Amino acid sequence: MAGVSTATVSRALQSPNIVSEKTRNAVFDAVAETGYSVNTAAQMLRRNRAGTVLVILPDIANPFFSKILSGIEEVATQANLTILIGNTNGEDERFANILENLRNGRADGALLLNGRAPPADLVPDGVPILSISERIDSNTIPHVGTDNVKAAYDATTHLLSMGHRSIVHVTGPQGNSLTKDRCGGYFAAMIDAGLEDEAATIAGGFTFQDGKRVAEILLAEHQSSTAAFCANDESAMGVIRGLQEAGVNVPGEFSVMGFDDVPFAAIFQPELTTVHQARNLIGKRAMETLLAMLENSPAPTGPAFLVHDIVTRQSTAQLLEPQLTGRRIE
Amino acid sequence: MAGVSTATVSRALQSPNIVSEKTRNAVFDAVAETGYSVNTAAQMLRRNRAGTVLVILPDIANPFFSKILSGIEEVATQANLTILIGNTNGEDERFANILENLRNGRADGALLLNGRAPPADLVPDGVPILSISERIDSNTIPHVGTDNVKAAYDATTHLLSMGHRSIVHVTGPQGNSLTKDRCGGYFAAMIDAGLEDEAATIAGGFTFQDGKRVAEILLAEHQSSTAAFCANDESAMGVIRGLQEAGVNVPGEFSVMGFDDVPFAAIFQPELTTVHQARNLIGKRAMETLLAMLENSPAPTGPAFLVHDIVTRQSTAQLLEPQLTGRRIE
DNA sequence: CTGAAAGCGCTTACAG
DNA sequence: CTGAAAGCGCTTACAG
Repeated sequence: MAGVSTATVSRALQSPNIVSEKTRNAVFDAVAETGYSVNTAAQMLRRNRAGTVLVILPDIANPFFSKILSGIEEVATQANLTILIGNTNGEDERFANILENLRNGRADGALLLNGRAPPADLVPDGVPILSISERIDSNTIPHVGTDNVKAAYDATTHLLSMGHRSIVHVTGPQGNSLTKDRCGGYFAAMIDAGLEDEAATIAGGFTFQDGKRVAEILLAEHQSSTAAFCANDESAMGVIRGLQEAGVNVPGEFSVMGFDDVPFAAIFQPELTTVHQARNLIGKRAMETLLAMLENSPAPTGPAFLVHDIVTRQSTAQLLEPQLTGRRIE
Repeated sequence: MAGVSTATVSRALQSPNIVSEKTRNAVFDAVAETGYSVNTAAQMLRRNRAGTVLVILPDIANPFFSKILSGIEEVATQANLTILIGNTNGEDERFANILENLRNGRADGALLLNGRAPPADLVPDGVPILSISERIDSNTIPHVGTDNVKAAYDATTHLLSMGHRSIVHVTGPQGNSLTKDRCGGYFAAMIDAGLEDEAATIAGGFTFQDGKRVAEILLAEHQSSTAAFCANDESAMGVIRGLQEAGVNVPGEFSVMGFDDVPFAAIFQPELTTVHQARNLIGKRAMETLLAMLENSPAPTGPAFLVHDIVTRQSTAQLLEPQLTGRRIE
């Protein structure tokens, strides 16, 4: 030791400015020499704070989440908070087990990316939680994400502006709030354009295979349509591939739009026209919001929506003649 | 309380079989009723164990790592261990800050996916660490991953078996152990085939853009070559796209192989022939090994290599005539 | 099989 | 500005 009490060491380390300069230096020197590091467990116990936030997601390996995660991580690191990952794998039991970390004090708050409301009794009073990306149908949990209704409205409007009228919406999986919101935005745009009679959906999903399956339905049952707006990029790519395999030229004969703007959307051929979600920013904003909640700032009311963009690439084209005729756009 | 001491509650919860059945039930009932949960901080402090492993990676958002991460997570969850993520972003300072978690007791051991040796003084004695995927040049740190030398040898041999002789190797980024190993395997295969004079490399990288850049070099300086083996899938896709844009048919006129087998390799056109790495398994095996080390089992000696496979898809074809003529394989 | 007691390493009113 | 002391909530020899 450096000739002072443990109390003073603690003070020198936690609030350097309340001890004398001499003491401070002595302590810092001793720390440097011994390689001392505060014991986090004791600190947590004493402070009744873990300095950790729980991030709950359905699938870590899904790049969509990991990009958001990296935004979360950036802000957390700056705030000197640690991140605890919980992978639910879509299972309620694992979800419940993960939430246990809130009760046992391993985490001070949680960020929910899995779109499910946590059973109320598993979240201790006063522990802040926040949903990200996928809304939770509950007006008590703050939310950060894209305005999916508006983004889907904008995407549909984009196809409309290219002259398409018979636009099919390929939905996401059932029961997902993203599916609902994007579907709602699509219908709103069609109705506003006076095209409610043309509006049609095909039940899809979020995978490439879902898209390929949908392509067959599109070919069999929607011969008069000239464009599809898909609930995400992967399914859009599946639709395009399925169409191509059946000899349909995209966008020459049929336009397809996705949603998300995953990195691969720009590499796929044709490069995918899609809705860009600022995933890194969503993560950052969410973490900043949770940080504020942890510091007892008033909880934000209503969802915080981040800006989205329509990214026009090659999979959509102007509709020149009434049906099945488009031309590649540059 | 349920009429017993805290000592007995602790015993009932931690080692149910050393207390009487009556006591055990009373405790469990009380726990269920009150929603009691042990305080992790106190437990950590008392046991001198965090029940957490630190996972250090250069970029969480990279799907390559997140797949390994999900394997790690599976095993950790089963073992009732928690995962703490550290994102180095390739910065030594962040790396050092993250390693602090080993000294302050927040984590009991670490899994290194970032390919850098930790400064020795930052890893307390007796704390187990393990490198994954990217070897660390040090014989003191156990390793789990793919045998990159052998896998590259096999990949090159695969092209050789298709009749190619003038095969170029597109390397990964400089200074990376994966780059070295894959390059070494390539040369070994060329030498074993008596083709050391044909062996040639182009300095590449791990991104799509790197691949596109390499395609130009390939066209300008390697006109007699008929195939390329790239250090990873992304760069292989970049090479293919660059070649296609210059009017070269892949695999009709030129074959390209990648490495990794990322999900997109099967969606890209042409579907990519590549080396499959069992990333989930690598994560699982690594976590299992660390688990054993944490339980004081003897540390494994030498690297543990997992099986890889050559996945033949559409980007490679049999070489029929000496040069620039291939035929698509089915 | 169970309880009383000590102690893990911090932080923070409380004095001075 | 600093020290002595209490206490955060557990676990585990030690008795019995």
